Amino acid sequence: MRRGAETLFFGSYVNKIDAKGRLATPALFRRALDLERVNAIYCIPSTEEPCLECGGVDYIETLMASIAELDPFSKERRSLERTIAARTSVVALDKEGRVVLPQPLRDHARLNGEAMFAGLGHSFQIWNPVEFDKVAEEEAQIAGAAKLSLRNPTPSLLPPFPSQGDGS
Amino acid sequence: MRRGAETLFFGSYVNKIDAKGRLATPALFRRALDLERVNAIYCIPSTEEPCLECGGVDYIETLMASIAELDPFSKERRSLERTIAARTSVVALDKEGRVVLPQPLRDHARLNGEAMFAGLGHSFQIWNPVEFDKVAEEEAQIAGAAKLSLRNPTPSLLPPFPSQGDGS
DNA sequence: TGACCGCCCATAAAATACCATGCTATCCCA
DNA sequence: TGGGATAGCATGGTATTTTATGGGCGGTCA
Repeated sequence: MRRGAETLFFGSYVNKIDAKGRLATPALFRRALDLERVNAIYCIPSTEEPCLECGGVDYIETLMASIAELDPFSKERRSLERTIAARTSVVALDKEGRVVLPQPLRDHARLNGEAMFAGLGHSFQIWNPVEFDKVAEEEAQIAGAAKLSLRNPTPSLLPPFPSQGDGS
Repeated sequence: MRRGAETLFFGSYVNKIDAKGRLATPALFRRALDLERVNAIYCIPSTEEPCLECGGVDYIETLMASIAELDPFSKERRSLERTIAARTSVVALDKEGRVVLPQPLRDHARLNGEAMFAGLGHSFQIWNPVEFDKVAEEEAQIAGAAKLSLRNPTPSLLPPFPSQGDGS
């Protein structure tokens, strides 16, 4: 099963969007994706920020699984299913590893000439580099403070990764 | 599991950066890294100092795991993920154990002709030797005071400490 | 018909694998 | 104990592969 840090998204990369709207996904991200299983990335427009929340099959499966933990007919579950499942785009990669983002997604992230991939571990985001810089500073402040409150991880959960606990 | 002192980073070493930007990682550090699993080191530009925080897979996994203990959608967690995961570079080693640091990292640590590896136990740092000397003195003072607050480790968490047959 | 999509191929630059050299410390055996 | 063989390491150069990016062409669908 794919679980170690070698399957995580790290680093950030800025790539160009060509005249046909194509955008190369960084090579390291492609390796982290399970493209054998599904040759696509899953993109969800962020509700808080002008960016896209993205990941591979694992990512969307984990997300849907955590929603499925809620009571079947609860209001929360229904809204989550609608806002997430309905707004998610499945974007296929071509042979060179490029994606063509649908227009609504490009609009949401305010993309024009180029796009930035920002690794978040189990997922990644796509930003307009300019917009990203705007939030980066404030971001660093919050992180700087939060860092001080980090604790050592629960030993029994280490390694591999704690978050996804399926296995069935 | 890899947990003993033979997997820790000790000592400091100064190596040259050649014309192609290649930099040999000290042989002792290479042994401490789990290169079988991932043939790379993970480098994060320090937020406080002109140096790079580095380690192997274990290091980054532990770091990500402690972030994952925070509430999934808290501002703190999101900020940490972005400032850490997105700023982390995965730097592969060549067959001779050398790395090529990406330009942004070299800029951050103000590296030019040579680089210094400083062991920190479970991780290590990369410095411009000149910059390191600047902070070394001040550092020694803080450490002197901090030493007084050290306690004995919890016995159950104590790694098996093999006597390093360093007899010479 | 015209925008769009999936597919193919081309290319320059950058990243990486491969091979070579001198130096040093270590080992081994006389 | 000494000295030659040896192995490991930092370092240097060259060849090969990836990768990002560009464009062409036929089919499809409104």
